[in-house]
Amino acid sequence: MKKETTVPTMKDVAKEAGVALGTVSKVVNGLPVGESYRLRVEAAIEKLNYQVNSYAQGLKSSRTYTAALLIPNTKTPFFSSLAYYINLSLLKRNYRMLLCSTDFDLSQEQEYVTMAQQNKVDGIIGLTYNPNLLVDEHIPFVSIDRSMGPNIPCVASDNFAGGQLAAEKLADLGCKHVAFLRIGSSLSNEPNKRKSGFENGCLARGLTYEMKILNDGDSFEEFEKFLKDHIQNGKLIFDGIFCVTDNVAWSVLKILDKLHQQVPEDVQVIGFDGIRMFGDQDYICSTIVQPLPDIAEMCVELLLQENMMPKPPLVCLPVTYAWGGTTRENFEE
Amino acid sequence: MKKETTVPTMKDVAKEAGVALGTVSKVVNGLPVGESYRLRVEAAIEKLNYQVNSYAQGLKSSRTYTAALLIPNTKTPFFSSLAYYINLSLLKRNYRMLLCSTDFDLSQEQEYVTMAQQNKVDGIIGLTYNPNLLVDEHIPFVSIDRSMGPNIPCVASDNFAGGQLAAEKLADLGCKHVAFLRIGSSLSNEPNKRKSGFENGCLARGLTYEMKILNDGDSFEEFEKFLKDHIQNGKLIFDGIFCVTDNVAWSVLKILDKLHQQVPEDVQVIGFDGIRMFGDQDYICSTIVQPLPDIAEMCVELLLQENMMPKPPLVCLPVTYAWGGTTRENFEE
DNA sequence: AAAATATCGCGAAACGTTACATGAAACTTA
DNA sequence: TAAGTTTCATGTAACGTTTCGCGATATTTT
Repeated sequence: MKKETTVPTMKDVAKEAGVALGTVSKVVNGLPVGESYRLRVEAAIEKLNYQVNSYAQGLKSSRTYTAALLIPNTKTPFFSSLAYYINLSLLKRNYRMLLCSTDFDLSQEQEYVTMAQQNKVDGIIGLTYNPNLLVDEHIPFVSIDRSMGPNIPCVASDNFAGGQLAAEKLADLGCKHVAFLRIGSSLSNEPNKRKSGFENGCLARGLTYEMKILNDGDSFEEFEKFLKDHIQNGKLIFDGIFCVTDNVAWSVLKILDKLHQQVPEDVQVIGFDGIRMFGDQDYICSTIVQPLPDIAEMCVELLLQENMMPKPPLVCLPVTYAWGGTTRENFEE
Repeated sequence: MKKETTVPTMKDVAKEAGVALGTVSKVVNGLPVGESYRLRVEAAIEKLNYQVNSYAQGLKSSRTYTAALLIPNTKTPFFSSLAYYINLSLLKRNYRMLLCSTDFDLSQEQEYVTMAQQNKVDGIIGLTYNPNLLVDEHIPFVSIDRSMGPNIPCVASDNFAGGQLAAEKLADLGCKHVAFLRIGSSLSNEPNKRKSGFENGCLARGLTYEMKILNDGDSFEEFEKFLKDHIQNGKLIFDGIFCVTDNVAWSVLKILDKLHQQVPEDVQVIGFDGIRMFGDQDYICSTIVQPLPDIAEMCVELLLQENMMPKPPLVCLPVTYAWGGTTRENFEE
């Protein structure tokens, strides 16, 4: 009746089955073992309700089958969907996910990296903002949306193409003079390329445009001022607006409503990200959709690839346009 | 120049500092050590850039400072916010979070529990649907929204009070005949109490009501049929609708729009959960708000409490009403 | 100043695995 | 049938910590 409350170990199983420790290990790991031995061990495992101790395995083999995901939070739709798909991709490879919410706090990002290293994760996927994040050489790291250094691959949407696509769509839908609303970022990250893509697209299609950038600390009210300043005779001078994110687009839609501008009749709005209501229902606006499942899969793929093939410094994945009610469905003159 | 690429261990630090292994351990864990020793060890740690190996610690001490969170997914606003706050509460206590997305799959829930047990997590918080989930006696478990057994505490919003509050609000806002739209659940979980709370509230305030329950497999179109069937002379016979979740409310709002019913002028709508746009902006509808931060804190509190105080079988936390544009702001006759 | 006591670093054992060398049995070969 | 070969379970040594009894100093007591 002693050690009744103890969790059974391989040793217990070995004793129960009357075999050596190593034999149990082999059975557990599916290595070749004599039929009779295997049956006895399996019976003992069943009887004692034995479960391997991943911590002992991890210590011995220094393979933990765990990856850490660093994102600002899980509340915001974009990040939470990303987390969802990355978890899915990890799970497919039998990996567990340690979730690290950094809340956009640069020092917390660093703390989490340190924690992850101590926790001997097999790799880290990070959507981070700390430009001089210290990551151990020995631990694989894949970055999302930000190039971090020569040996760290970066996965992102094709933001340039996305910006271009937005411009083309607006042109296709009959726009002539459009606005680009974005949030300032000191960081040189991939999403910044939406700007040049959009400019490029406008140029190619003969669209004229104006741009409003929010500075650090500015609230969305700056957008309201900007738009108000561009109303003549009760009518907005823009017939199209490209917003750098769906989040911005959402605010802009509310502002346009306040300013009595009809969407999409008076002005058409395109966002970026592909946020859906409740994560999987209707798009909240017409938008350039980021391929989150592909981004997730690519991150995990790059993180865990066994062969020592050189990892590409940047992978851009194709975006698509989705109608979400804030643009015309088709253009008719 | 040998073992250049190896991660330094305590042994290396001990050698570097010229002290014993145990001394390094004490320094690392903040246990009392002679000043001169401590300085030497700290210098060595700094020099070698040493970091503890949590897996070795976990194996030795069988304390991993890790908790698993089982939720259906992180895409849906309610779950992703929950994950966010639970992560916050865990972090406060220096715990890491293993995220387990079950996708409403009962067998996957079980697999994750097994995985968590093998991973020697210190506890599991679960919002699960498997009625006979097998959880090891030795591992603390806290359930959200579902009572799972005598020794497993359940944390939930005060769903009964929430239903009641919804009825009272509708009454306060001038409603006379209302509808309650819900999704069927074979499970006897806490959210089911929204029904009895609502009925109770209607009774107390003299509201008459009709109820529509979606069966398994039914789509939201059933709600559309139901509402269409209750239109007389182009006018819905309900002046208020209580939806069992904000998700249902959102669908209903779209249906009402299609049926040319004005919200909140013709009919007022109240949802349940407190979902906000982009996780922290405007409520998507008038709603009964679940206190997610408190629920998270309570779960973690119960999970990690050291003293062997008996854990309460059920903790219900107070809900609040929030205006979200789908009810009148005030009632004026 | 010698004995008794307190202080605190030392070294070994243990946590639950995996991997590898060992050797005993079962085969093949001539 | 004896020698050579293969097969495969065994036992032991790690992995990097923590813990704990031991004993060497340093401190107090008479």
